[in-house]
Amino acid sequence: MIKSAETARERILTAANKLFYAEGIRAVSLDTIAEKAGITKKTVYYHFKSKDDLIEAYLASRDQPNLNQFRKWFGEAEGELPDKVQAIFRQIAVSARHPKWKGCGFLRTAAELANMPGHPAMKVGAGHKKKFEAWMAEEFEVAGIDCAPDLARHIVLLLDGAFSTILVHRDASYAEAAGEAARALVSSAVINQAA
Amino acid sequence: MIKSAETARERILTAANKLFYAEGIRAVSLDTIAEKAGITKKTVYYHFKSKDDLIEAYLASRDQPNLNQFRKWFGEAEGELPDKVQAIFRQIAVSARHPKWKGCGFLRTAAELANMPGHPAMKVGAGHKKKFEAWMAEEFEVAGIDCAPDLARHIVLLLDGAFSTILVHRDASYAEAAGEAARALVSSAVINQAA
DNA sequence: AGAAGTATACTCACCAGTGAATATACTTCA
DNA sequence: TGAAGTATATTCACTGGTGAGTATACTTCT
Repeated sequence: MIKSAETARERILTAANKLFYAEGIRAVSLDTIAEKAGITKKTVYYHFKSKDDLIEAYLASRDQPNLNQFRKWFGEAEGELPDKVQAIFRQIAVSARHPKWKGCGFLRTAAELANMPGHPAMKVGAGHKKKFEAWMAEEFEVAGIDCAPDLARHIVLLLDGAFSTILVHRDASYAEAAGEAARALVSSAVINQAA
Repeated sequence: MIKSAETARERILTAANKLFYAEGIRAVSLDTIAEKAGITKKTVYYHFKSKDDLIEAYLASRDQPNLNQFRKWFGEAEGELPDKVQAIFRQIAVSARHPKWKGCGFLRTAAELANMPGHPAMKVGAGHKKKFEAWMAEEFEVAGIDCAPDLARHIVLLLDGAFSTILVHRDASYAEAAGEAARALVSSAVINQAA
């Protein structure tokens, strides 16, 4: 029956999500994932062609949820455009203070797979980041800001910088610093627009 | 004899540098490193307590050379303070266009070891990044800029953001975008200082 | 001789992936 | 309708290979 098949596949994906994110791609074996999912490794191979295939599926499963999270933080924030952008960074700081936080799964996977630039998971990761950047650019465009794509890229750089530095220092306040910088850049763009 | 001991140790470290950077920490075995260094694995274990110990030594060996590289780029750049900061990002863009470029070794190692926050290599990596930040802050301080530490942190965020996004997209132009943002932040700080 | 350094040859655990068999449910046709 | 056949989903047990780390012995230099 289709229902139960999807349940098994989802259990694998859920286990992969937790383990890959918590421990890293290469640190986690399919045996471990299978065990956590409560099934046999062969079943993993029934649903996924290979470990690489599962890695790709893991990232793909995070694409929309992550983007929606950012959209929500941005959309629900009070204030003007700079405040709304800053809010994203503030929320990241909050998340990063949770003990289970281990950075951005996309970035960490990219770091681990840096020696395999053509890896399908890398494409998913790059696509995810591009979507975020495009969304930011669109928000800036709608707000009537000049050079919206440039500003969006600057925000992306601060965002990924925040993910990276927080991980290195285990200090979530870097997200707040990034939020200040982002706010300054957006504010300055808003002023230019008015001129 | 000390001389030959250091020679063997250095050969190990050289091999570890190349392989860890090119392939990643967990993707490279000590067998591979020993082979590349032209010695046996046992000799590796004579000079290094464990793989973790070698990972730490690998990062430690990159600390000063990397910092010196940044100092050189900054020091030799023409122009005012914003130009000098921007020059660092321009040079990173140049480096990142080389096919062997695989991001920042410190950041990638931190990503791989995210599940081991107390790992000695993580401390070395965090220390390295702190040194960069402190150096930047000092340069800003000397230039008489207000809130020099804050600005330095913003530059660090853009720098590590550049490393990360270039790696994800395989597009060195992100470094140039980061350089523009950095320039804008420094310029704006210089103006405030004048006021 | 003896200490430092290196090599041979090994252990034990784990890992990605597979072969063969089985259970379950859906389809087809007499 | 119900038996036979087929696709889906799953398990157990395994393989070839590699991983970190080690016991022991040989070499070389002082």
